[in-house]
Amino acid sequence: MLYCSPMPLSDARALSDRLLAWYDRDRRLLPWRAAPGEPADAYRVWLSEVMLQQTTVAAVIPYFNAFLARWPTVAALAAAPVEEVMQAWAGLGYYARARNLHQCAKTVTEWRGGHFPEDEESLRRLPGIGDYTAAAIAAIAFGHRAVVVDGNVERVMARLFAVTDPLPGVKPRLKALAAELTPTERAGDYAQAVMDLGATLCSPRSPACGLCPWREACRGLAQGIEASLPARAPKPERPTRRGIAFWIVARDGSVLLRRRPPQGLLGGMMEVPSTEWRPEVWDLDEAQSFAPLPAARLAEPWRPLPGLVRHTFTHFHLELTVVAARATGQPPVRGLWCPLDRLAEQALPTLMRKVVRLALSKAY
DNA sequence: AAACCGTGGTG
DNA sequence: TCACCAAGGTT
Repeated sequence: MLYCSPMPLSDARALSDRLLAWYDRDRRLLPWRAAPGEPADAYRVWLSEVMLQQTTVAAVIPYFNAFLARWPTVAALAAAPVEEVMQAWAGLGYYARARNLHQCAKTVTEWRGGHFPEDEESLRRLPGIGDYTAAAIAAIAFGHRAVVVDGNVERVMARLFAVTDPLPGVKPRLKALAAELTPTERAGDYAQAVMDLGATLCSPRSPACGLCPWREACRGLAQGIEASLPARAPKPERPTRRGIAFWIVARDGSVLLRRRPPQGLLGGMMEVPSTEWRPEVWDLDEAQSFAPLPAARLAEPWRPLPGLVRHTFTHFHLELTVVAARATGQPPVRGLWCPLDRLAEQALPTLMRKVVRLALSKAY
């Protein structure tokens, strides 16, 4: 596809220089960021970029520090059991990232002697590394020119060039615009500078245009439409699903957990067993056939706990009620009897920690 | 290619 | 309260 050039090359150079000057002055200190002049560590760049996929800097920082302390090198991460990686990732979300991260670490360690490839095409073939992350690693870790386009860059480009067509259809055009501005020198600094600009000044809600190094060039600002960009296609509304979770306590006080299948929602994470999640409300009689133990193995009838666990996923709301019962001992069952004081060690996603919190406050 | 995949902060 | 949104990738 052809686009008419939005600006002369000399203007592009002036803009990138101005942005880099802003970056040199206002650079944020982040734990994965090398000090000015220091070489970047590809392992840290990769680890941070994967964690930052659809995830805020504030949420990532403690996880990044914990991972780096526990697994200082890609080889160390590759040598860890995947269950430990899932556990360490618990709470960050998008759990396929953790599996892909571990698989990627093993591939880089076994096939490449622990060294990441430097070119986008090779990086792109590794699990969990898509177009954005491949470009980001090539630029930030290795200093290669790459057109790095994330949500920040899309927003900045849409505003700078007053692009009013909606995402996601306009993505290719925004990337072409980003490419026009991307310099060959200081590739990593430039990539981080545009993203920092989007994350700090050119923010989604109320951009701080008065402080922006690109304000004189910004067509969106000139037209007074900057805050409304980028336009997005309307999102489908989220349905609500419902389920009943089974809090089962053994004679010794441990509670029954299960590991979810490796694919799909919360794949590979631990859970408090539950019914299916469906739009219709459950009644207890109907739900019992989903219980991991037959009523005959219980010391008492199911006891509904007061309260409701609400949780919102990307594409639906979930409402879980919790029922509790004591087992008649420690029956053999598919799953894991986990002592209460070891729940914290389990790979429990946030939803399941909400279930645990409700159960611990209302049961026994 | 459209759907799927978490969570927490924000207004 | 609730929709929106993040340094996206996979199928």
